[in-house]
This record gives sequence, structure tokens and C-alpha cells, in this order.
Amino acid sequence: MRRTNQVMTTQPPSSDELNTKALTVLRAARNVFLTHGFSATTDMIQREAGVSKSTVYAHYANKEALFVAVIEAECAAFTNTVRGIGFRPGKLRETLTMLARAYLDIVLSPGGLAVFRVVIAEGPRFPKLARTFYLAGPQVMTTMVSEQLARAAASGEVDLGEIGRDTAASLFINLVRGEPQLQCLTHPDAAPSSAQIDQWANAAVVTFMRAYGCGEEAPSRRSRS
Amino acid sequence: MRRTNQVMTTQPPSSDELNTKALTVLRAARNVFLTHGFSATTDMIQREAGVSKSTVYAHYANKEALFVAVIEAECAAFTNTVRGIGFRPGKLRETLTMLARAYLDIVLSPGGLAVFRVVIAEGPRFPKLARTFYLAGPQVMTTMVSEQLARAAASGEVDLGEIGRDTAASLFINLVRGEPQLQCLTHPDAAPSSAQIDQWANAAVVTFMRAYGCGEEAPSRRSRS
DNA sequence: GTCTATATGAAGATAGAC
DNA sequence: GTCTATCTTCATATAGAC
Repeated sequence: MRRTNQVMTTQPPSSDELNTKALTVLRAARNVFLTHGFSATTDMIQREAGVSKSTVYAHYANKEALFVAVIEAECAAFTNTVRGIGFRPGKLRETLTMLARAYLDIVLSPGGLAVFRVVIAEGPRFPKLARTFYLAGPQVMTTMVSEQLARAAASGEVDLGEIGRDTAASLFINLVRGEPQLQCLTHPDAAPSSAQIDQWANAAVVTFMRAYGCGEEAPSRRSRS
Repeated sequence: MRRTNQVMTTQPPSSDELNTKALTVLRAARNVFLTHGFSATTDMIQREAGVSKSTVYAHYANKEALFVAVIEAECAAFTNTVRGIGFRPGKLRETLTMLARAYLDIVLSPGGLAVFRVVIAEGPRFPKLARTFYLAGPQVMTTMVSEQLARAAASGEVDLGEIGRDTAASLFINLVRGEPQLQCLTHPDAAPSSAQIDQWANAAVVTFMRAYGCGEEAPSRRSRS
């Protein structure tokens, strides 16, 4: 029931225009590329999408272009997920724990691990995508932590010494992500328990607070000898 | 100038027997797989080695077997390199700095990055290789750090609190490897300067010592307010 | 835009001579 | 063991009908 061609073209592509087929192809390509890497075949994508080869090539010039579209969409989604982490800023220790846990949930998710795998693997062939990933994921997270450190520094909860806020935030992210991510990447069969993830997050926060925390915390710290 | 067939077969394969061709193939496969990943072709390997296809398949059943041989050799070499890090145990801060710097040199080397890339990428298809890599690289390094922490704990240079030695060692490795490795993986064109690597190593050591060090260091630390 | 059918090339692996 | 030549399969991409 179209009014006029004029109206049609000014309407947003609500559910048919670009949506139906192009999005179907993109979503199928996402699943296939994230499962098998760039060496996945266009055949698999075509079958997963339930369309013909021509439909795939009608929307994307070639395999590379489709791959780039998939990864860029994943990076954008990654940024949104990180930005959308819900946390109520409070005492630094609690804030960092919330952030660490939320970040690990993203990084260790099947999608998070798959994107990391394929982006790192294809870094030499798609250097632009690799940089996009870095900015969309770790960089955004580091910035969020850095902002919380600024708050905490103002309220005297933290003493960063000669080290910069951004460097400190980066070091915190290293503490959080390092071992958990490496373990999940090298043990693809054994997914960590929720309790294990909490333990990892806690160890990172405890270490960071021991290094740079100096607020009105529990006075038990460093009360030895 | 062969003496007899009998002698030939009882002699060790000093420089011709298995050495020349089989090793040539393995070395060529190493370069090709580490550059292009598992999707590298046997054609490239054959050309790089300067032999024919038949020679490749005379020594390795198929592409997978050759790939496994390459990665296992790399892992073994990795272990030897890590174990061979020369350091004179002294004050903990200096020891950790030496270890951090040496580990970064390995991890950030072209070979180190390439092995990481391909092992992580093929983890789902070769889970055994992924676990081997974890044990041969990060695990060995963590153990070395853990041993130094034991020494330091005995001499009162360190107070790990409730945290385990191995956990502390793992956290230190996280601090060292995290950002540098991620940055090199996602910026394949820009190799970091030696000064940059030193800075990274120092930041990790400073942070770890602030968290867990408690020896007769410079007394300036935490002298605030 | 979408389909079926196909052109074109490349990759893994083998046959058979030497 | 090593080579040349080749078999077979499969992957990317396109042609042409609707």
C-alpha cells in the first residue's frame, strides 16, 4: 500500500528496504565469521542466511567488504555495551569492583572472545579494523576507569603518585583482563564459573587498591610487624 | 663418498638424513604459518622450502600435522627462551624489572606476536595446541616470578597478605603484558621503541611494589598527608 | 533484487617415473 | 626420497532469466 514513490524514498527503511535481506546477510556473516574466522566461506554465509549467492554480492562488493562490515558493527556494539555498564559511583573500591566484573562479563562472553580472536588474527591483513577494535573496546573502558580515578583523587580516596591517571587506569585494566582472557582463549572448552570470575575481579581490585588506595578504608591494611 | 650402506643407516642423521629436507620443510612452514596463519597454503610452504609437494607430504601426513609440528616446536623454543632469561637474583625490585623487561622482549618480538596470533585464532580448531602454548609460555614465566616472590617473602621484602604466591605472580604478569601486547597486536605497523618498553616494564614493577612491597626500600613512599 | 547455473581459478593431496 | 604432472574438490565471483 504505497502512497507515492516520493514518499517511499523519504521514509526510513523501516522493515523491508535495507532491513530484511541486507541485515539477514550481515547477521549470518557475523555468526559464520565469528565462528570460523575470515577463512569461513561465502557458501556458509549464504546457507546460514537462507539466500542465494547473488543476494550476498548484491549488498556487499566482496568477502572483504562483508567482513569489514561485520567487525565494524561488532566494535560499535562493543562500545555501546561498555558505555552502558550501569554503575552508581560510590566508594572507589566498590566502583572498581562493579566495573571489573562488568568488563569481564563482556570480554569473556562467547562474542567477546570470538571478536578478539578474529580481529587479532586478521590484524596484519586488516590493520584499520584492529585499531578500531582497540579504540572501541579497551580504550573506552580505560577512559571510564580514568574518570572514576579522577573523582576518587579529588575526594582523597586515591594517591596516584607520579603516575598519570590514564596510565593507572590502563594498569587496572591489565590486572582485570590479563589472566582471565588468556585462560579462556587457550582453554576454549572450559568456561569459567561465575564465582571464578568474581574471584578474578576481586584480586585485581585488591591489588590496585593496595597500590594506589589511601582513603578511609578498613585500617587493617599493612598493619603487619 | 659413502663407506657402506650399513654404516650409513647406523650413523646419526648428522646433516643430511632427516636434517636437510625435513628440517627445511619445517622451517619454511614456520615462516609461512606464522605470517599467514593456518590458512596459508601448502604451495607457499613448498615454494619457500624450495622443494616439491611430494617432499612435503613425504615427511608430514597433511597440512594439520605440519601445523602442529610447527607450533609445538615454537612452544618448546618459547619455554627454553623464558627459562634461559639470565638474571641475578638480588633486590626484588631489580629482579622483577629484569624479568619484566626480558618477558616483554619475548612477547613483543615478531615471533612472539605471530605465535600468539595464530595459536589464539586456531584455539577452537586445535585446543590441545592452545593449552600447550599456555603452559609453555605464560605458565612458565609465572612460575619463575612465583619463585622469586618466595625468596622475597622469606627475606621480608614482600608481604602478600592473604593472596597466594602464584596468584600474585600471575597478577604481576598481567601488569607487565596487558597493554604492551594488546597495543602491538592491534597496531601491527608501529613497533614500540626500546624506551617505551622500559617505561611499560617500570610502570608494572612500580605498581606491583606499591601493592605488595614492604622492604627496606626508599622510605619516601606513602609519606603524604 | 533475487534466483539457478556456471565460469574460473586455486588448494589439498596423489600417481608414477627416476 | 624426490620430482613433474595431474586428479579432485571446493571457493570466489558472475551471467542471465525472472
